[in-house]
Amino acid sequence: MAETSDFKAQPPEGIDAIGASSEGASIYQLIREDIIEGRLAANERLVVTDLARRHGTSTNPVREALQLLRGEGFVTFVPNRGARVRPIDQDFVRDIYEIGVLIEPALTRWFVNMATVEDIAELEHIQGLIEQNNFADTVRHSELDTAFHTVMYQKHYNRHAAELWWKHREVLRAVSRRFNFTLARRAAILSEHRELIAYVKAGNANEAGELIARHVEGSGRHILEHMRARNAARAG
Amino acid sequence: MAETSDFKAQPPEGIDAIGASSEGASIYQLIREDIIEGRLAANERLVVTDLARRHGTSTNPVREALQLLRGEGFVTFVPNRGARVRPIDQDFVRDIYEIGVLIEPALTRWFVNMATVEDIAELEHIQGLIEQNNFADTVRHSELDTAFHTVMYQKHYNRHAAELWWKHREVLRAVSRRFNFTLARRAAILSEHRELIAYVKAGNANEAGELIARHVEGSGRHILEHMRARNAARAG
DNA sequence: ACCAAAGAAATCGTACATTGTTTGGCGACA
DNA sequence: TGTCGCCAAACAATGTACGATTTCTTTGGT
Repeated sequence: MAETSDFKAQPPEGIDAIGASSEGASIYQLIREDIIEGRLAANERLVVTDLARRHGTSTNPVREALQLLRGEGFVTFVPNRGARVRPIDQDFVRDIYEIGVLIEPALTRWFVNMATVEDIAELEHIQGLIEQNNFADTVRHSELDTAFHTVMYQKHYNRHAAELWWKHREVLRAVSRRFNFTLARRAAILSEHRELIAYVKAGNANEAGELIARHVEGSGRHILEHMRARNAARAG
Repeated sequence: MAETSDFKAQPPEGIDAIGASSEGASIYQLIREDIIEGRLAANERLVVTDLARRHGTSTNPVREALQLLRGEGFVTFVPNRGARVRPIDQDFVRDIYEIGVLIEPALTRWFVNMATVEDIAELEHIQGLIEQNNFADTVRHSELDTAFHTVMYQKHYNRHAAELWWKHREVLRAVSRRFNFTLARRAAILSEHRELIAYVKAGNANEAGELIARHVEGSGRHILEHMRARNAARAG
């Protein structure tokens, strides 16, 4: 149904990615990006008046955006002392990919049992684009990879789990954007995707689930290793 | 360390249950309670000026509280049309207990491997209070049961998972407050807790994990059945 | 009975007041 | 002279009030 070319990563349906205000690019999204992308340092103070000035608006939209971010866990508050950036550090990344290791296999098993021929065709199509791109454009790879998994999860009945996965995915995607894939990781991703498609075709839900667990685990470890390496480089 | 008597359910450390404002009982908490406890109907409009008047404050604190609740998933927003109560229906409950079934076993396995004699003593102590209470005071049972599981999860290194569990727990606790435990469920809870303690003592992490999966599953199904029964009674 | 336009109502952004926190300087004392 | 403590001024968070814009309702006309 979707055009073959545009695989802009999109959240599973029913999840509002809309910001608080009616503006095109809401303050919420801007601040959120700044946090996830690392442009705002860990534990940095988020002064309302500053942010308002910087984004050319008044304080109220900023205040509401910060509360929204707080609810999502990206910002911490201390009464009468304002907001700070919750650090997206190794612990943070480890926490969320470990949750992914627990949740994604369940989503995958359900998908395998419910997959239609169209679903499988779409998986193979995306996988074709991934292999065609072959990590030349890393951003594009990231989009395609996200789309691949979205196909599997977007129709799941547990909207909460799907939403959770998506939010975590967004963070991991932003963090890993700063790194390159190692050759080993590239090979693993491609082979695991192919293997997964085979399991889906065979209707082998359990094997697919276990494979996804390894897949997510490997992805998480890969990101963590990059973070460690960069931190070591910074310290040394 | 804690007094033996007061087992007010408290969140695992590091989780801020504080509202937006400095007030004792913040608007945030009040609205949140109203939603979880069912005093605000599903999909009901949340008009800012009304809420402000009702709680004797101005609109800004309410607006921020609503954004916070939105971030936590209790409220939905449509631009220029304001907020609505996200329905805490059967789907909602099923979604979050299913996530619990996936996450809690992992937390439990870790606990079993890390438990100290003090931890076990505390578990047994709480279990003693639970059996002593024997569901006479259902609210007290709920508090104790939550405390029981909090002992296991509060020290886990994955703060995200612990926080997620706590948030889900709060919702389930509020929902189940409206129902009574069936006799079958009471027996299951007591025996499963005892069995769990035995596994912890034996250091049998895998068995403990599988048991917790069944425990959470049973608890979720129990709540769902009550909800179905009540809805049927309403409809009929 | 349907449509349009006026009116009401609510959201969203702006400006301001109040209250609490932080900071820098000044003086007392060792 | 250096250090500690206090006080005041700057600063920022929180609460209040209001105007602008959008959406919903209702009424009047065809």
